Amino acid sequence: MNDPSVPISSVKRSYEVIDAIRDRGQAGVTELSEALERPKSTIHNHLQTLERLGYVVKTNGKYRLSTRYFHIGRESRATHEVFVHGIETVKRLERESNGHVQLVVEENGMGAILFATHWRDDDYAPATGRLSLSRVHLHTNAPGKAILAELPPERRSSIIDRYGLPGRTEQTITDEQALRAELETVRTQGYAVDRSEMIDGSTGVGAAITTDDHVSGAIAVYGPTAEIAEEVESGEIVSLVREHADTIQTDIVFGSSK
Amino acid sequence: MNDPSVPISSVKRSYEVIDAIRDRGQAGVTELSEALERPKSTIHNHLQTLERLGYVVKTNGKYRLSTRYFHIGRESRATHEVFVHGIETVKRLERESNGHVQLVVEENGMGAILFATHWRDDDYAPATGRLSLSRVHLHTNAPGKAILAELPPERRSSIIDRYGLPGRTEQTITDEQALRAELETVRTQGYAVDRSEMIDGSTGVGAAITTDDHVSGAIAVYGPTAEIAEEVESGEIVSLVREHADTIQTDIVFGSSK
DNA sequence: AGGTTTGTTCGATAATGTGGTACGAGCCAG
DNA sequence: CTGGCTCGTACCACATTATCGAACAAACCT
Repeated sequence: MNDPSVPISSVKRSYEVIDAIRDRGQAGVTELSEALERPKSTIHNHLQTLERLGYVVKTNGKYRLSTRYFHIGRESRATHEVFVHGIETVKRLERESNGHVQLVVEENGMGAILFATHWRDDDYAPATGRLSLSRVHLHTNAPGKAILAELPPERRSSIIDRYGLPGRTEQTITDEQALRAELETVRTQGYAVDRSEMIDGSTGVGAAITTDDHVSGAIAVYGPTAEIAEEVESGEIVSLVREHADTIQTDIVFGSSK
Repeated sequence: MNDPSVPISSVKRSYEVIDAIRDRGQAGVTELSEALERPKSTIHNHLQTLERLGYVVKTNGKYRLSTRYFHIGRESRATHEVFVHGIETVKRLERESNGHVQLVVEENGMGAILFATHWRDDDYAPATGRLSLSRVHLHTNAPGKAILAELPPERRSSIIDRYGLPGRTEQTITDEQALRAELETVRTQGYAVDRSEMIDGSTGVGAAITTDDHVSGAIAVYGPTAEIAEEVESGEIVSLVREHADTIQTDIVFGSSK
């Protein structure tokens, strides 16, 4: 009944409630109580707390998440220098490459997408697996490998130890030796290529953005293999991505483009 | 030391930590400990909990909010039918009106902005006052008044009782009788006008979006008074706003435009 | 290297979150 | 309109658990 994985269990409880609401879009006390296997009174306590704090809203009997998460998220995204200084360059890269461009940072050993040109304002990841596509394993995709290659060796190892190398497609690199070799290549050539390792039929090129000897993130261009494979192998997209990564790097250091 | 305003105080504590980090962008244990006037060990407990849960990230000694808030926020925003069915119409309205367009919902008696065309991806509300411009009093602006006018009388009264009628500019309606008269006008004519009531020099027109006898939100067009006052008084913008609100209404009911 | 500041660990106490039960309001069907 | 049901909410005793102080360790800057 006690969970030593987290110091303050009631906070964990609270986020479990948040997650359960998230899964359903909106939900009632009894529904959540059954889903989380806790007494109604406990759930009610949490809901009331979250409501008073303004993180949950009750609309005609059902509870739903308030817009506060969105506003906090918008704010906190802007604390990433790579986002603030890179967003315009990323949008430019989309226009010049005709691919899907994304801006990624490393977070607790996983890749977190800060911005993606393929995002629609009204799309909604239908809650299949809590972390769906917002957090991805670094070794499974181009920007992730680019980041991994630039990380200090001990961090790289600890990440591999922590998460292992789960596969996503047949092409995903799941062997540690193979990955280390690949990362060495990535590091020397300054970019990473993903050939259906993340998603079947999707090819992408990623490049890390490093400042002061520390990785602030990575950008990538993805597209259907059939459409962009040639441009990738010819080096056309590679140099485009690398150039834009360099632009962001200097914009961070010298503080321009803002 | 005990705070009866919220059932579960440790959850409140936790969000205080979140808020404090938010204020600073990133912060250390000691810094937060002093700001919140709690022992370092307590803060550390909370930070560790939040980190394990993935809501906070430690980067070179400093803690910052993770991207999870952003991803949760993006998801939860899409649970609002008025957002999903209205976003395209809102963007169209911007192009047709050349003003700043916003999409607002009511949340706990306050107005919460779901989308605004004047938002930049890289802007960052510099944390002046926790709720800065993401949550506004309904009586101080056009979309707010439009919502207030359509709310059931008892809800309207309870909101006024709860928050009062604080002024923002010289023009803000702070007298309850005056407000009730104004809202009656708004309700009958189907739109609300804000003449420097929210921001000096800014004029705006708002219209509520109602479905099934319940207000799902409101849209508004704002602009510098000098530029758009004429179009507002001539009714040009008014009908534009009202028409687009109607479009969203029918799109919600019949499920199109998605 | 010394001193200062920081992040982290540990343990006892008292506060507090938990969950059973009970109340009341809302809903649907008859 | 009334019965029966389900849902949301309030209460309270107990035991869990968050808190806090102090002491440790690690990093930083003279």
